[in-house]
Amino acid sequence: MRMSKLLLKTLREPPSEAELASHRLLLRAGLATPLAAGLYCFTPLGWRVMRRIEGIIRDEMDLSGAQEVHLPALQPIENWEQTGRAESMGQTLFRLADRKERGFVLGPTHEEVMSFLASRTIQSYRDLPVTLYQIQTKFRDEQRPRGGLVRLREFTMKDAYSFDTNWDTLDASYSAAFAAYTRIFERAGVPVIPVAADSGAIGGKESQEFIFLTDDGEDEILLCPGCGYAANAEKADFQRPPAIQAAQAEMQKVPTAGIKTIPELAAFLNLHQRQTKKAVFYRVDGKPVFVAIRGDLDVNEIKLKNTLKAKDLEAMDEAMVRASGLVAGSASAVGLVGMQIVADTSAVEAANLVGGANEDGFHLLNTNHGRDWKADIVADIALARRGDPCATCGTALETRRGIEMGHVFKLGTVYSEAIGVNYLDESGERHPAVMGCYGIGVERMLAAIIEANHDANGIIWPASVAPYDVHIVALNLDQSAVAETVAALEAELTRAGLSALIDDRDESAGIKFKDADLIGIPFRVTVSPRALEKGGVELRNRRSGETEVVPIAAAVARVHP
RNA sequence: CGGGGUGUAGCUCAGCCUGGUAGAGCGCUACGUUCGGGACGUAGAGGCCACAGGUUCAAAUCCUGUCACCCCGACCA
Repeated sequence: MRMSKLLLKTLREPPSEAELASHRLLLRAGLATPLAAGLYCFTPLGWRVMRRIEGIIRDEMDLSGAQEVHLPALQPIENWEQTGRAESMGQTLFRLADRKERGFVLGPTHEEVMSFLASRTIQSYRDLPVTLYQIQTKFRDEQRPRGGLVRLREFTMKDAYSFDTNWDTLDASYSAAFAAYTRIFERAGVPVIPVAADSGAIGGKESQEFIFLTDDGEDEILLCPGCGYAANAEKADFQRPPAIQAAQAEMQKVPTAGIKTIPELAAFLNLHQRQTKKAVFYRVDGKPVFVAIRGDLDVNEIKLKNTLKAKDLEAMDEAMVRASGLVAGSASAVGLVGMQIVADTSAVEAANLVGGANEDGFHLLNTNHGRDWKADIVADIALARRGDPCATCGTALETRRGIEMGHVFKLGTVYSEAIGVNYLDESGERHPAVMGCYGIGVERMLAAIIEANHDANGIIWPASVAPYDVHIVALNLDQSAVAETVAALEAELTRAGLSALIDDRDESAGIKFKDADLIGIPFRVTVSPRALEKGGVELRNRRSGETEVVPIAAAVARVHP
């Protein structure tokens, strides 16, 4: 490809909107340009990288035994009503109607439609197991697109779905997908770690995320340096710091004028925060819910939401607080009626906690679960934080930020039952298939590759995903020796199965070198009178900066892996 | 959706407070000189100052509203 013909405009300065390194370089190197929030146009250069990433994914999925299919992005809403997700996906679903007013959605994911396809093709246990995948555009009306390609409203996902006869064979399908993912990220140059994850809106049981660790990530990850435990904060288990043990004492109301928060309360009464009880209120699917947790802990809203099997959970607004008779800053489960009470195990196991009195300016000493108040549900709803003891080995947990690159789930039979993916077993009995699902965000991978592979001068593409294998910078192309060498080099590279981007523009050497660094093709070959005098062309490794003058054949051999 | 910020040339930004003919650098076009790390000169092209109302003799500038975009939180690949 000749750069003089390539549709490409690099920028000396990135648009001010970009903050992430990957976002800035994406725009500066001219790989893509924004159309609207969460929507990008790819240029030829950016699209080549996308295609190469997809190629690696295809390659590894095929190797793992999965079969590629293609489903419509435009889907009747009925399929979504069948699984209840027309409602549970809420505002995230892009909805539209055809000319006859029939409802459709732009698929945000494809469990429904892949299950439909499976229901039409799977009949017998002999047809199982099978894993199907596609690389397809997804549409999600995100509340906030961000970070360039990190969170988009229209994006490409490789989504795969496995169908098994039972949970044991699902384990094998899941492991195969897990192994394929590990290879995909490794080949593409994205360092990831698998972490335990919540299964979210898709539903299901076990799930793991592949996280690219970066300070700019949107997820918080808890890591145990002792045993290697890793989990998304929304899922993470931990040991609660032990409660201070004591015999149950008599409940007593004390004045606490002006005390609103747990730290204030603990200081005022000269107690440890773990001797207090924190009250948090939520509006859950429109109804008030009271949550009690030990004062030194925080509520994990994801765990809470899952515990309540809720569709929607938000902090209770003031109007509902008043209507419910709660007193913010001094709320109590003691004597509370008219709403569901959920308690973390920490609030139930500890004795003599100090809690609110539901009366402004007063708190209650020595409240005890079972005696003074009773939770409707007791569950693990506490948020793991940095420094909390690891659930398995007790080491203090560390936190890191990260971006989710891929996600694998054991779904079970939720979708196969709703859509009717059934098979007959050896004895002729009908069963729903046991499903797994596995997703990778392609644009997000591109962003993470840049994030993990760049320096002050620009991108440093891993060879596996680079838009071209070699960047040929031709200087003084008007000299016939240079032109001939470029042509010979191009021919040699083509013969070796390598692609080249040739900078034949009428620009200064400085501009060409700066652009080459910015675009980040792994090898740069400078063809110039100066190099020719020294007996060859100049080969430069973008990553190491190593430079040497070598004959054409040697340069080609060096580039070829 | 809550909080914060920004909308002026393709990009980065001045101008706005204090109303009076739209600016700079980079990029782009042409010509010339340069030619190994974002060269230089000359001459150009390019703007509904986000949009809509209002105030005023006069609005990029003041007022009101709307929209868009970015960043921080609740959702996800």
